[in-house]
Amino acid sequence: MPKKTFLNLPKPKQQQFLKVAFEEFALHEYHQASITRIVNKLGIAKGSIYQYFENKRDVYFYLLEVAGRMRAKAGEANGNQTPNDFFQFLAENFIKKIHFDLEHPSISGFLFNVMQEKNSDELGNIQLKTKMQTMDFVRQLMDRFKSSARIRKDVDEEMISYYIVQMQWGFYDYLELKYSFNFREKIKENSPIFDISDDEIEQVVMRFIQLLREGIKRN
Amino acid sequence: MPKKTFLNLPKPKQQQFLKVAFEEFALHEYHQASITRIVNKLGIAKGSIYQYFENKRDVYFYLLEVAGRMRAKAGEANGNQTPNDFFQFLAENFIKKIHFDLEHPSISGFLFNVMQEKNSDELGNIQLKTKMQTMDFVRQLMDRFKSSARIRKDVDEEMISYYIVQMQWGFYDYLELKYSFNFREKIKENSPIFDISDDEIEQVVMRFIQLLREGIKRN
Amino acid sequence: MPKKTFLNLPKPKQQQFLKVAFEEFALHEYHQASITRIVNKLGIAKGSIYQYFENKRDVYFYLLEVAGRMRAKAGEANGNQTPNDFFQFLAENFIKKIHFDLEHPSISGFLFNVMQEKNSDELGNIQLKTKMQTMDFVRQLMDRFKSSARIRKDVDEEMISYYIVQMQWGFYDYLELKYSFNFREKIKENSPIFDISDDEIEQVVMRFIQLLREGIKRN
Amino acid sequence: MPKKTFLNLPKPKQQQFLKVAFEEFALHEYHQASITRIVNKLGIAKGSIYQYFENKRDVYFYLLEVAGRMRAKAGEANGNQTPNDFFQFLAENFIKKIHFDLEHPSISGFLFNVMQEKNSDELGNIQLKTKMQTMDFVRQLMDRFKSSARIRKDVDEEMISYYIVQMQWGFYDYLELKYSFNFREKIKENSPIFDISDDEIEQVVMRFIQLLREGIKRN
DNA sequence: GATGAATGAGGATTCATTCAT
DNA sequence: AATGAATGAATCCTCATTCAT
Repeated sequence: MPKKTFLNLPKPKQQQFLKVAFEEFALHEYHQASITRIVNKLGIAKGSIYQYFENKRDVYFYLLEVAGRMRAKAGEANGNQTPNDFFQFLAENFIKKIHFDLEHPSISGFLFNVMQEKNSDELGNIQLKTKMQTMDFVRQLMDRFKSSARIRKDVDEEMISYYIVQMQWGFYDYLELKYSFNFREKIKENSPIFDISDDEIEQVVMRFIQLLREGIKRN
Repeated sequence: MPKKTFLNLPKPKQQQFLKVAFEEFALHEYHQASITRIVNKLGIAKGSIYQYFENKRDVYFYLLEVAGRMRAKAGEANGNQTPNDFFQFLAENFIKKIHFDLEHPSISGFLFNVMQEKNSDELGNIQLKTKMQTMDFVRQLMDRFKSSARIRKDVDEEMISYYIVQMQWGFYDYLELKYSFNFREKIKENSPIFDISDDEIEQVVMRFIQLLREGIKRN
Repeated sequence: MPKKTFLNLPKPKQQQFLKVAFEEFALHEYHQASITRIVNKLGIAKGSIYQYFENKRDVYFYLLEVAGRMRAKAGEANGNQTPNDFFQFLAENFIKKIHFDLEHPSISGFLFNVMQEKNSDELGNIQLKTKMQTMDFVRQLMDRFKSSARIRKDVDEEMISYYIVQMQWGFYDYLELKYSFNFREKIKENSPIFDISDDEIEQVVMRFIQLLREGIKRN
Repeated sequence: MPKKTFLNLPKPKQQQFLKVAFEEFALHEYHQASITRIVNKLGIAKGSIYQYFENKRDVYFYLLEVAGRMRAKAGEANGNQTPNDFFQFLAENFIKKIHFDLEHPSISGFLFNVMQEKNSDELGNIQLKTKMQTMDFVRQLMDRFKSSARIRKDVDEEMISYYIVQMQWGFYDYLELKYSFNFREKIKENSPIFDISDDEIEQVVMRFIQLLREGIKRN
């Protein structure tokens, strides 16, 4: 909920603001992120940011809204034919989001940070709230594929959707660990987050989805 | 690596210190946690804490060491008969840890925070280190049960152990969500984390382990 | 190297800042000098000083630059005719500097302290650097008067210039001792350093220069 | 003025105390010197030092008394024949002191620091007091050589004795500058202060004495 | 609408000294 | 006589926010 002043700004200025703010909040968690640094990078006056937003918290939530919307949209666009298998759909949706992340590292990094934010008096349990949004999306998906989804019914939907979301966010952690790189460093250096081929990404995703689908037991 | 001064303290004083420090670091991530607050809660002089420890960082790493050791030990004690099934073992180990977490919410909360700490100059990649320790534990477990574990071989051990660890830590999120309570509030109020029966916990864990084992697809 | 913020300040405010800061650093050596005390005397907020300067060190070096420039300039202005004798010139330059010191006791006191600052990681060997600057000035002077200076050649220039500088700074000690007053007290009370007439000062200086020139032996 | 407790200590313990304390105050000026560090190096309890001395200041003044006495004594011992020329005597006395300094770098370093101590509420103008003691010694010397000293009478004794003392203390500064070494570093490394031959020292001293005697003008 | 100087509570850390044992 | 834990005032520095221009 930015103030009118922000929305009246010429679009390029708004864009520039978002770019810099995303970067700052991708590089640092909420409390460590610095309004001063944002303002300096933008080359605007300290006071200006308080003409645009109520306070730091306000900026943060606005970023969250924008980022969430963008990433969700990126997952949607499904070309012509929609896969008619739930897991297939999930995989594709996931891969699309990963490509979005590659193209928008600081937005993705910001969201990653949100998912690690401790709940506090200032932000509330923002992490859980955000997770629940994604879970809603998953649940709608399960609904959409209904019977064809072939998802076990002996475990409740809530747990399953949570399980899927949790797996997805863990994915980046896993990559950091497996390919020994540092997410935030990459953003700082402005270098591509992964130097992993599309193929490899797809493979890793497919294996993750398989774990999700079939579990870790041997058949 | 506390100083001698701390170790010479009467045990109850040490305990009291740990209690308060764990609480602070459970409620706030490293940078937000306040030495001043700890000292005030303890009713000791600001200088005293620096007689016990080198600095904030030193306190943090000591807490990590203590907490890690305690939680690991809690998972060990296995009564008379050890289950001879990997998943059975995992479930029991997990339930034991959950009980530990219930009894020591602030220790558990602290460890949870460690798992979310960003890589920084001051702490290093402590999150990764800690996660890898837990993964190692899981891997040793898989080794121990060898063939009997019946774990798929088409996905590498690293991914599987990561998957298990990631899912286990997510479990608390899920509980918060399912039983609508706020972890952090509970720590503050020093009230028991769940009013969930042991039975119910066991049921949830078993379902969760099933997901892990068999995946989410219907058979 | 103050920040823009400081340079944008109205001149009187800048002057007031310099006055108070010089006083503090004249009364106390670097480590003992207190930013808090400066800020309190100025009646400004603690944070303000950090809007003006990077840190304590930054303040210190700025003061050094300003003080050095002012005192050097004070020694320059040479009326109409330049004396064509080296020692005459030295005497006049010295007297001018003494008058400057009388008029700016805290600036002079600050410089005096700089000349006593120990080599440290924080400041580097600032004492040596500053002394060498003054020695350079003396050396240029000797050059300028070349043969007419009639300075012994059996002792190297470096030693001679060092000797002059060392003796000049000792001069104040001597005055304190001879006229039994306390430099530091004077700065605190902001009262004129000496109640010595211009004539008397000139006499003492001339005797001093004679010692420098002819040594202490009887002819 | 140490307490009886200190004087009752076995001599070796007293010696050890002096050694460590001199080192600390040679390496750091009064305020920067740390009682804690002394106590740690000695391996005694924090409280003990306060059984021996009133406070830090008390330690400092005791060190000053001891060091002053030792160095003065070192300058005295004059072998069989006393030179009958004032300047000759001065030179020899000075050289003896320098040798003392070489053998007792931390005592000498401590005294050097005293001579740079700003006067403060805590210590008073200790620098000046100490200088005055040495001046007294010089004055007695001038008396002793009376007419044979051949010292100019048109400049008062006070200035002359001050001048001599000031020159002597400046000597170390000069060496530091000329031979580019760092006094305090040498003490820390426990390596010899100079790697300058006795001959070279004597030469430099003689040149300094000549400047003192004959001034810097060419004849 | 923009500016940017001013604010002040808060942070971690240091250290001479005290005092009960 | 020795101990060493406890003290607390003091240090520099940070940063979101305010407000007069």
